[in-house]
Amino acid sequence: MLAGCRFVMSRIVPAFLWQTRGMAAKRATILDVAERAGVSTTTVSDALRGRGRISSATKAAVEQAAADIGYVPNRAARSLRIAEFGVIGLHLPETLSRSEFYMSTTFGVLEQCASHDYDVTLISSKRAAAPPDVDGVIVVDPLTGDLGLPRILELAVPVVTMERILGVEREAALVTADYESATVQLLDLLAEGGAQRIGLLSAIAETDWAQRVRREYEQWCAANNREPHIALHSVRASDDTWVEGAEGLLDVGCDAVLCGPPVAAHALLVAANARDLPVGPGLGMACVVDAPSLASAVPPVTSVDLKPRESGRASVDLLVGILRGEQPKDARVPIPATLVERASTGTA
Amino acid sequence: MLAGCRFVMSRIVPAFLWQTRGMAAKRATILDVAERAGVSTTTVSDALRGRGRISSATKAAVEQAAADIGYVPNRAARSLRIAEFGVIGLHLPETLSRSEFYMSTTFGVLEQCASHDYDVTLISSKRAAAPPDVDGVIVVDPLTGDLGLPRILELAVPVVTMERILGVEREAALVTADYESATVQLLDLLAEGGAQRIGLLSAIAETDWAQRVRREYEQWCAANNREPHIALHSVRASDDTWVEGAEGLLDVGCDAVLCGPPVAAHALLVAANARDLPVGPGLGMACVVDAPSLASAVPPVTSVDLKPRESGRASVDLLVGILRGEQPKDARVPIPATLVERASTGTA
DNA sequence: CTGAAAGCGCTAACAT
DNA sequence: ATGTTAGCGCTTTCAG
Repeated sequence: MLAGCRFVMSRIVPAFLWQTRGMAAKRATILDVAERAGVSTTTVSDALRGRGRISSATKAAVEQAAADIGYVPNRAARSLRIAEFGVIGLHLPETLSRSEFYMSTTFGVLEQCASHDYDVTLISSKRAAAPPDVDGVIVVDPLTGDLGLPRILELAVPVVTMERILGVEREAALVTADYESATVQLLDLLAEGGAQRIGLLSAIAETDWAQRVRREYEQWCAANNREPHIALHSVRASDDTWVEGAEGLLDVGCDAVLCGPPVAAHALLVAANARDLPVGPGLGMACVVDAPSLASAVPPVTSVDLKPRESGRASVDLLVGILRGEQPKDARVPIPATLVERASTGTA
Repeated sequence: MLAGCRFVMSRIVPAFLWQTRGMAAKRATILDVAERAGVSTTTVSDALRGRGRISSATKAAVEQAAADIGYVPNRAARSLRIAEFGVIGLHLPETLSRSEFYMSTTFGVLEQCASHDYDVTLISSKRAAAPPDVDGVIVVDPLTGDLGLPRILELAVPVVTMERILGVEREAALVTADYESATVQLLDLLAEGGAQRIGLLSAIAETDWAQRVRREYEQWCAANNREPHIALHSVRASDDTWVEGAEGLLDVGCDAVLCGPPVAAHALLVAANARDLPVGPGLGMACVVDAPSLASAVPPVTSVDLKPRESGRASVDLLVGILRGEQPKDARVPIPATLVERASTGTA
């Protein structure tokens, strides 16, 4: 019998999916459950959260009652009471140049947050008013000049970043892919393939990873007695700009090019094609950041899998640990990278 | 003088960004502001939200006091009180095959939510426990078989989708790109370029857009007395599978192929290249969904800009309107598409 | 093993 | 134009 209970929400589907309003239009509360189960609200709360002072009989009764009336806990009330939000903020860089990477990261974050029972709220750089209420923040790829970042760091909650934030002295906990080893592996591979003059087509120093790739490239050149040839552009620059950069490297006689972001690799393919340079045999190339479009390019481009999804998951684990009060023994979690050898290096 | 006020949070940066806990570790409350400004809490609330019953003098004083102690409203308390969350849920499909598209959509949603002062929470399909508390939901691209979708539709909040949800009789409000016109425009263009036998390489009927593209293709073939040649794969299928599909179409003598998702276009490029078929002159091709990698492919692939970012913004506007109680006069908002002609159709 | 009561921070109704 | 009061739904002492 359902008569006598105030709410039977779960079975009621609105006539149109858009015809409901307000906070779930008067949902069942813990009091409704308590009345239906004939116990107190405290008991309901304890039973539902499994705080073991409840007999299994009442626990079952409460759970039944809750299910009957489709009770869903009001998280706002819970948050207010326990002074935690159950929400992790995620800041994504607003550039499409590595979007598969960021998508993968996002799904990694989402997956792991779900398993820790956290929600994920996106943090916009251009939020005029108040920032969202979050227990902690994950910053995926802090672009220098992103005016939203300082505000995030002032949120006074723990922050985990996946790239060091440039121009900020205080460090956040860090989960970071191994760009250094990726760079060296690719350069070695290009050299193995017989390349004499290897150029670098990558992003300007607007992110930490770009700086690290460049530094590693220069060190490798020095260690191997090669002359460095570098063309850098913003990840926000146009395709044409990148193609020009690629042409510049070909002009100075590079017989191989290491690309940073995928956009650089595609630009190099365009430039090479325009000159009828056969990529692979005639022109070696590789790209630090892998992307699906590189796998299906012609020819497929050798790159490195930086494990974005795994990085996302690891960031959440690190952050959740911090939120639980565990002082991380190491606030830097490295994510190993895996070489993905394809035809463009002429060695596969 | 700051002495005498309980909180000066905004100036305090933790020694390490990860050394704070709990709900912003005792933030300033509305009461703190009230005491500092020498007014009541109601006055503070009204002043800060601009509910015009406050003299400009007190308003200024309150704002000053709030700024002094770094007051940030507690949204959980506010939500609890006003029975609204100020949060819109966003459901993204878990496939990388159109990730630029989804990224753009996401940023569109985020931008417009920010301007309406809503937060955006990602809704995971695999959330074990309770779904997040949201005022409304935007579903970007409902893949059939996504087990999270039914639960979302049961949330009893307004839903806006960007694709019709297959297998659900009740309709959500809908913002949708014009795939029909996109399909026809591209087919006409390929025919203009001299193509006689135009194949379709697209996604199986796991989304509404794929169905619509296919239907439109078949109608076009019928209207133009062409024999249809169709190869369909899941967007979750491997690159190799897609390449095989492309090869099949070439095997039956297609001299042009209309591709659905970008992954199909890349597969066709691979297949064409393996046979030394010059795309553009020898083999016409176009892709319904644009992506950066198509613009920088060799040759660049003609496609249609479906305005994902604009769609994202429009979804938010529609949803926010519904949340405000405005019954939408039309629950279907079409987003016009724009042809982007490139070399692959041999007509540019 | 369970209940009663207080209160998290905020806003809406009702005073003044 | 401003203050007082009650209470949103939940968890947490503290009492049984």
